[in-house]
Amino acid sequence: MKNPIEALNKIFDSRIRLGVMSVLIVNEHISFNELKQLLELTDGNLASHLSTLELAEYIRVQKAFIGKKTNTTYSITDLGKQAFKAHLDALEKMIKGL
Amino acid sequence: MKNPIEALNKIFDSRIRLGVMSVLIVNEHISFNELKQLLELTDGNLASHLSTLELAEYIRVQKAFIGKKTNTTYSITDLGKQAFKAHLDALEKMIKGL
DNA sequence: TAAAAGCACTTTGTTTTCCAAAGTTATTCT
DNA sequence: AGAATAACTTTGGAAAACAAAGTGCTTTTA
Repeated sequence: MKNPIEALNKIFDSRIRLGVMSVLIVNEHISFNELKQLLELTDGNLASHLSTLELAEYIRVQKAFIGKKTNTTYSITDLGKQAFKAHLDALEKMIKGL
Repeated sequence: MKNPIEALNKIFDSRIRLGVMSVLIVNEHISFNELKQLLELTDGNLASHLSTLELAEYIRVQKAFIGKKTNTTYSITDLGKQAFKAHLDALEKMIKGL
């Protein structure tokens, strides 16, 4: 038997980062505030998890202007999609026993 | 939309505890050493995760004797099975977007 | 127009979690 | 008797999570 947990992605150990990714798989774009309200997080906490995902290049930030007001949205990258899928595959394999 | 992460079980945030549970879903009994080798963990690390699972009553310990030598095995409880399934359901719902 | 509020952060500091290494007790192998 | 193995517990340090407060900019409200 092979170690079943080594294929899991450490970045997705966190429920919050997992939540962000699954929101972004379904929604092309989402704003900081929407995420914050949806996941019921404080600003700092969300921001730090987002920056972890950004650093891994799993998500991307868009800073657009609506008039003069900035509107920040996040979206998933191809790498992010790939990594997330791989993680889910690994999870499934682990659960099904190999 | 509802917060997708609140239904996730915090105990299963840990890859190691997740791994233990998925091993125990498939195998009726498993020994400390088998788990240690399979998951490639140090004694202390494994023991502490096991005690977290035991405290939650998700797993049970059996201390049997083979001759005079103790043989410790772990197995999943009904509560553990239930909690694990609920967690997997919550995961699936989250990923599929509600 | 001055004050209050919202957005998207960053900084600070505390608490929690994780984990390796060493120590422990009991048994078994050499 | 001495070394090794099993199954832990204890210790201590590093990393992660988190809340709260602070920041700079903009917009809304009084």
